[in-house]
Amino acid sequence: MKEALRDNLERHLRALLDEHGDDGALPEFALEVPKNPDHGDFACNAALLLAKRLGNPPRAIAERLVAALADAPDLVESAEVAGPGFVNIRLAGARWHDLLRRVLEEGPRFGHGDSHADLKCQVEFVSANPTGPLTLGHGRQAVLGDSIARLLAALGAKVTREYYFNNGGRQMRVLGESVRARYLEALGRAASPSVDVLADAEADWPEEIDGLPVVFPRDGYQGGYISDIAAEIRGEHGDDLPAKTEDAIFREAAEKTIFVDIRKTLDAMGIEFDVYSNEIDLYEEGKVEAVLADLRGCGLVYEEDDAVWLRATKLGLDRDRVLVKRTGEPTYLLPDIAYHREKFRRGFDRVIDVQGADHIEQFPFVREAIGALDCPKDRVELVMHQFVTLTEGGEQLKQSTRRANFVTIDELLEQISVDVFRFFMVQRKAEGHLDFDLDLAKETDWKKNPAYYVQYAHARTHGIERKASEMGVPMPDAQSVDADALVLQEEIGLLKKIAEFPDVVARAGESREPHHVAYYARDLAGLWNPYVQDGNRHRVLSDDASLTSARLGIALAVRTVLANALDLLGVSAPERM
RNA sequence: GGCCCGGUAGCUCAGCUGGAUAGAGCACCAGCCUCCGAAGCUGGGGGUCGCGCGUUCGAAUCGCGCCCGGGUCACCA
Repeated sequence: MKEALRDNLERHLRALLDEHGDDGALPEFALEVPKNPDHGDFACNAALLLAKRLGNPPRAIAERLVAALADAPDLVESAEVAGPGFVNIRLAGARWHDLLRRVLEEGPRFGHGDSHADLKCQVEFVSANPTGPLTLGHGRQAVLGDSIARLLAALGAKVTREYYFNNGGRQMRVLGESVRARYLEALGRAASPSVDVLADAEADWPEEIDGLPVVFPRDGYQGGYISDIAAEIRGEHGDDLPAKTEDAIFREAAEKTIFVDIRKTLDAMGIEFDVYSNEIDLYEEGKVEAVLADLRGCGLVYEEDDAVWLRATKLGLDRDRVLVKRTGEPTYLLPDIAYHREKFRRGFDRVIDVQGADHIEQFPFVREAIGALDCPKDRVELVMHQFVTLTEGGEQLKQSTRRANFVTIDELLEQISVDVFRFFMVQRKAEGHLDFDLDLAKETDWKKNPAYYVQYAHARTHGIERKASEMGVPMPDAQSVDADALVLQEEIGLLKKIAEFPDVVARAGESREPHHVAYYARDLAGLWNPYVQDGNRHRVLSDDASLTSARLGIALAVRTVLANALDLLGVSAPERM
């Protein structure tokens, strides 16, 4: 119906332009639902946009549009000029009838669109290296990336969720050395640096303590899980493993164990990846070497100070970057470029990288480098998100990854449900800091906790259906649903809100901003809960059969939309709570 | 210092490719109710949209300058 109205308006605007001998393009006018219901169902700003172009006052143009709209009485009930030149439009009666029928007909597909139909999209997210448990920041990224993937799928895309991790570089070596140190310490063959020394990067680092050597690396991983892994290795391989640094057994065991835990955590969050890829595979397949050769072929590579550099300044960036270190070991940038080129070779039309704010510096280098290698660089997008802080009892807990005092997702999920976790994590727009209010997350009062508030609104529709069933009242379906009896202001408000859902999904998906869906769901629940609660004035189940049927219809529509919205966020829609 | 993100009600935050009187939740105040599903409903107070200038019919939204907070500027990932 909105589409029909837009078509109609465009036709009139075309005629108006032709009349002025203007064969230019139609203006991109807005057709939006006004905040104030007195302003009608839709407001159009086309007259304001055309005032200068046509040399007429906006209100005069608006008058012409209003007159022209009279040609479609079954679509437009009334139209009037308002304010500086808006055209406020009220739709003709049968509109809500069609809406309810459509919602019930489309069910789980209601709200979905086709703007990404047939597009192969890859969403790369989490991508945490297996050096420790997933923390809050990863959790935000996991939920954000998964919701974006769900939105893209709802817009018709064929989506691949991918997790890429670095397992080849120095960081993994440090991890192995950390485990080895804990192993030797447990055997009494090495000494552990004191907590104070570990915590202070400036502190003097002892060579030995009480005659035992200190083997723990200066920048080692300090978390307690390192000792656990060391203990596992001891259980499996005994006490006689060589103390050599180069021994890969510690690194490999650590990677394997930690990765198993990461996957468990992902699973607990309800997140499933289609593809896991890693750095070492890229080396083994020769992709890294190949990309270096190709960059060299483009004249973008040079040697200096025994290192191999990318001439990024030639690509419009502010400095050059090292691709291969003096030690002969590549930096992360090189395999990253190789990886991103592979993404396009694998046939993706859109590549979306979800990354934390600490990684954004890297992105332009990767994008420009693959652009130079003839990849469509404008089809790589970066979705950046800021960090997460945790607030409990009014205290903000600082997250420090280096030190061992971070809060893990596992720890959080022991205290709150996944649904609450996920809802809270996508509530805020990604570019902003996220203050995770643990007190509110733990709140079980459905009225206060926004996640429960939405879920409860959904569960309520089932409660009403159960009650109807007890009373022997049938539920309407798409054929029988009839909105004519819905005349209360609250009911029209609900219908209007429901009608907005497809636009919300389209906008959230196209802008990669799932938080819009969370806000929308909260808003719809905020209309539905009071409506049901205020049963004295408008009970769903009454003696009036047609009114009851209409209200059951709206209950089903609310249920459908809430369920669809929650699904886009990966949050469950319970039938009872 | 350069670059990126943020600054909107007491708190946490929405606000679309500029639109009409800037919104929500929590907290606070007052009245009503105990109802299909549970401490609920209705109304109210509370704002220099960080500051200034500019762009125009119109700016929280766009541009420029500054202030404050966070991030980042490695041969770390």
